[in-house]
Amino acid sequence: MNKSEVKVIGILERVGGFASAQELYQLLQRNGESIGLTTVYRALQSLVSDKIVDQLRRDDGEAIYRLCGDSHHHHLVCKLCGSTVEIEGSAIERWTKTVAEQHGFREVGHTAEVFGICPNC
Amino acid sequence: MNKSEVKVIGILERVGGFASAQELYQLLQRNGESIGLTTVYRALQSLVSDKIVDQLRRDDGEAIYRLCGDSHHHHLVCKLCGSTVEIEGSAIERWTKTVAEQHGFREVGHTAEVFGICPNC
DNA sequence: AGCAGAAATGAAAATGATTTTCATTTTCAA
DNA sequence: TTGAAAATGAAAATCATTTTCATTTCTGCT
Ligand SMILES: [Zn+2]
Ligand SMILES: [Zn+2]
Ligand SMILES: [Zn+2]
Ligand SMILES: [Zn+2]
Repeated sequence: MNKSEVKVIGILERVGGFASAQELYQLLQRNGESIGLTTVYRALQSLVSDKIVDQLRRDDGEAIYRLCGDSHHHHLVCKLCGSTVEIEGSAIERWTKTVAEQHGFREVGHTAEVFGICPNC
Repeated sequence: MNKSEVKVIGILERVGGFASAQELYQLLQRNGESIGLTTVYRALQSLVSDKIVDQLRRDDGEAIYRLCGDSHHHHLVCKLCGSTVEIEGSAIERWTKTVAEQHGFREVGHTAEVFGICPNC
């Protein structure tokens, strides 16, 4: 966890939701932080692979990031405004386990995202 | 529905699943079809807005397309050798629907991938 | 402190998917 | 037939992201 990663976590905390790398870079600039765009990308990559940050995609394909809580969860994301609800998934947890065992797979993980249009949109 | 859109639908039928615009373009070329990359993109846009084709995103952000009505399924992928099993997911289908409705979301879709280590590895 | 190697940094260039431009060709109804 | 509208595609532009690479900063050791 280096200096840049701390800066990126800090700005993600202030954002409180999803933001793209480009947006985070601009926010950092406005805050007077000295950090390059390349470094923002590298910090985000590192934080994602450490599971400190969630990465998903806007409809236009741009990657967006946000701080992830430590407990395992999934997301319910609005296709229009991007608002997100963290959801528990005991049903899906059981399903992945079952289906993997049926096929003899071990060390099983999974990804799952639910998306739709939220009540506000 | 113009000539190009028919060609794109044709190649999507032969693919039988998801493919990117670039991949579809190359397949059309190999089939001797005369069609430009720009036109492939335009045909896909049009088909997506007519709800004839589904568009989603690969993890790297590249858009992928498939004919609507290809049967819905998920994948169980080996982390080591990449071998893939197509799986049915009635449990996860129900779960996504329930969880989305609880939060007032409509027009709900989802993605789900299960990964692990296959029996051969 | 002084030094060497490792890690981090960021500007600039490269990459690659997708979109835009624009001149040309095709379609089609009057 | 004719002229406007739609379709086409090559080339250029766009834009997020990655790569390169020279420079700077950090870290552990004497
Ligand atoms: Zn919304
Ligand atoms: Zn889960
Ligand atoms: Zn395997
Ligand atoms: Zn499903």
